[in-house]
Amino acid sequence: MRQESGDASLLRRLNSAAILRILRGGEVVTLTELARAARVSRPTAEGIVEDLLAKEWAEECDGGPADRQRGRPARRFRFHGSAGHVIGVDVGGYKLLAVTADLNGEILATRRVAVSPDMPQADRIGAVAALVEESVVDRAKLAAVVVGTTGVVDETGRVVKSVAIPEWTGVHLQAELAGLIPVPILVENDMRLAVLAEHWRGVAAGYRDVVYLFTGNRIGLGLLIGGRLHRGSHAASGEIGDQSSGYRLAFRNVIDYAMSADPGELRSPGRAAEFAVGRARAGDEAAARAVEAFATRLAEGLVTIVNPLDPELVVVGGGLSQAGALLVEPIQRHLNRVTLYPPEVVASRLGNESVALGAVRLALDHLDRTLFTQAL
Amino acid sequence: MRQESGDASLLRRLNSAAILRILRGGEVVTLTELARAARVSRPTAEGIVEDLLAKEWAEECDGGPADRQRGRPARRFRFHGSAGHVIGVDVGGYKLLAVTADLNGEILATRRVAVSPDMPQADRIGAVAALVEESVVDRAKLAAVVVGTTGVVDETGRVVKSVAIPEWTGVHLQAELAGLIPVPILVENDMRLAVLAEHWRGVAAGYRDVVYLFTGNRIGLGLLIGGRLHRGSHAASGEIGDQSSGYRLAFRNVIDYAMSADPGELRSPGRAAEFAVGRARAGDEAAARAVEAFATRLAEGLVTIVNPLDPELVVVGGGLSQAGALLVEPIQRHLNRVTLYPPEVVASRLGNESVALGAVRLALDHLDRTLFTQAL
DNA sequence: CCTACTTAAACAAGAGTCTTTCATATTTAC
DNA sequence: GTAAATATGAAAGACTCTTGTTTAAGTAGG
Repeated sequence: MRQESGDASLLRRLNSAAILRILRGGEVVTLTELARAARVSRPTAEGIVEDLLAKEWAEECDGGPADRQRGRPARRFRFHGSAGHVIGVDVGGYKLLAVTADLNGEILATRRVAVSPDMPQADRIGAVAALVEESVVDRAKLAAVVVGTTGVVDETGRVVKSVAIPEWTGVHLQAELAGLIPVPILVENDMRLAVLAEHWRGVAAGYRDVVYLFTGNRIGLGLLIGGRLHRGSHAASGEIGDQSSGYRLAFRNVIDYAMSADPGELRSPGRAAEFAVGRARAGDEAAARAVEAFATRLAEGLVTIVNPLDPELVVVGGGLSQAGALLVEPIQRHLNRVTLYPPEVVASRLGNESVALGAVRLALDHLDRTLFTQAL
Repeated sequence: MRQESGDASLLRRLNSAAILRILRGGEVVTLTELARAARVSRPTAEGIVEDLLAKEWAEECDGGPADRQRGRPARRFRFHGSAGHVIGVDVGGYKLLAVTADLNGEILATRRVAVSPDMPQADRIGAVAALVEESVVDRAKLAAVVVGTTGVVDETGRVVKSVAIPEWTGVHLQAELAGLIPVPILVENDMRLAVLAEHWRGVAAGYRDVVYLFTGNRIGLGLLIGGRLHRGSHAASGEIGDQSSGYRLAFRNVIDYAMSADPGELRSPGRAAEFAVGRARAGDEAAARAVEAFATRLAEGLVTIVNPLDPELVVVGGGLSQAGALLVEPIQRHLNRVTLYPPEVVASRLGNESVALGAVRLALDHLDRTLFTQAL
């Protein structure tokens, strides 16, 4: 339970947090603007900024000759984004992806490594650790690392269960990495990071209730409810791939199509779907029917969650989101037909970086909650 | 966006709110206990209690001879529950139910009126208004009225759509009642009030993620997510009765049984289910099978929401919840078999007062948010 | 080049709240 | 009756905020 009372210093913490939040927006601001935005007096804003400068969380910068007005020039400040950086990692079956960003969320680097789903556990951990090591810009300034992975991840950072990467089940990823790098490390389910990314820089920006449907080799859900990430009581929220037969059956159509159109090749469900999408794009009628049937099956599964939750938006992400309208339109049509209040359906535009990007966002959120709130 | 900064007076408001929240717990407390619990100094607690006494939100009371210890006796205080009262109303198809409670949540009176689903709109409004009028204890002390009704209720208090009471669609219940009674009036969907009641005084007390399944003549869901009531973007959360064929089909088994066992009578789905439950209790094998099939169908529908949401608890409420284990056990079995992390399944014990009770709780919550926070 | 104007910064004074500390009051236990 | 325990009440001191005044640093125009 949060402490709701406090002494005089609480006031300073509150006001500091308000100022900091404005700076975290990324703009260059003057003291007067800051004071007005935070609804405090100028001397107060000044004192707080002084503190932040001393802590090196803010920096003074000249506004450039562009915004010279009459009168004495204002001192200008901004969040000291380069004071630190974070690393967001996406651990997938076939690839590892690390995105390094500064505290303003500016991407500094992106690294990708190909791996195999049946890689031994120790090797995969080693590969993740090596990728993180490579991505470090400055050891002293690394502030947090967030790793997104498939499967159920408990609050201690253990992968309790992973269907997509069987070898991965049981690994205590947080502990493994914490031994190597002395910064806060968080492990989170990849679906949830993806929906976070969409809410940050994707198609879900500004929405509060969002259902994120991942479609690739597997099917998964990520839920944003009331503007907050939903984790569930066992952090198992969104685990629908295994049992829920509707989603599994969805692939049947595209697999059948791929088998009949190109019997020579054996494809995973995701590859079969990609194949069918490609052919449909090229004008193949049978492929188009198979993709439409696939999309409709997905939509039928979505109805059971859309009706109870009543979200504003459904985001289709994952490898198959590049199918775009081919996938989105049949889903939208079905929801329009069947649900009382159909949400908008859109395809993700973040591509395959969404999980790593969401990991960066979670790292920044974590810093906001801990460092920037408790240490004021 | 909430204001996160403030001047010195904010501190007092914060601390007052902390003290008030403790008093709202209902206990009789001394100043020292209050100061310790709210983590403020004794003089601060004293000053705040003085304010609250002046506003008549708190009252001094002697502790009785029971708790005489050594030392100078402490002054004792409690929330002034009788300073006001609220009314919670359940508008159903067949009955209206009003519960009057004081600000401590103590029930003062309960009133019930039988109505008919095809009652004209105006008559029903009149009946609700009359029931509220009757339930008023002291006009000057009535603090809020909350009405729970079936159907989709928008944020202005209009019944946008009601399936169970067709005549009810489109009525602006909030406006109709606001003209009659000069206190805050809120209208809310009945499922959501029911889950609120379970969380307050029912089987869901202490849980944060709860799925409430209403079973009676209709099927509905109420969701508590992260300790908060989920409304959805169109306030349509939980509207699954119409289209979601799984739930509709659930009644098929009990209706078939009722038709075959007692062909003379035509029963609504809910009555058929009640009939089957009664016979199953009496030892009828066919009835038991029908009820079990009914429960399993419900569970199959629940799976599609339990898997994505990962709740801790499923509460079965509504008229059929009196079936108890007959309904709960097959549902629990099915969820255990099919879901990764099966939630606990329990039957409501609040009976048919849960909606009105939840309405009382919402009224009290509303007062906490408005009066007791903004007017400090 | 100098003056007037505009805007920001720096400083000082005053008010509100909280905490700590000390003296006083009231009751029980022995 | 005295000592111990607990509560009350008042005073002093610290922290933060706000308002108001003065000083500083530029631009605009003659």
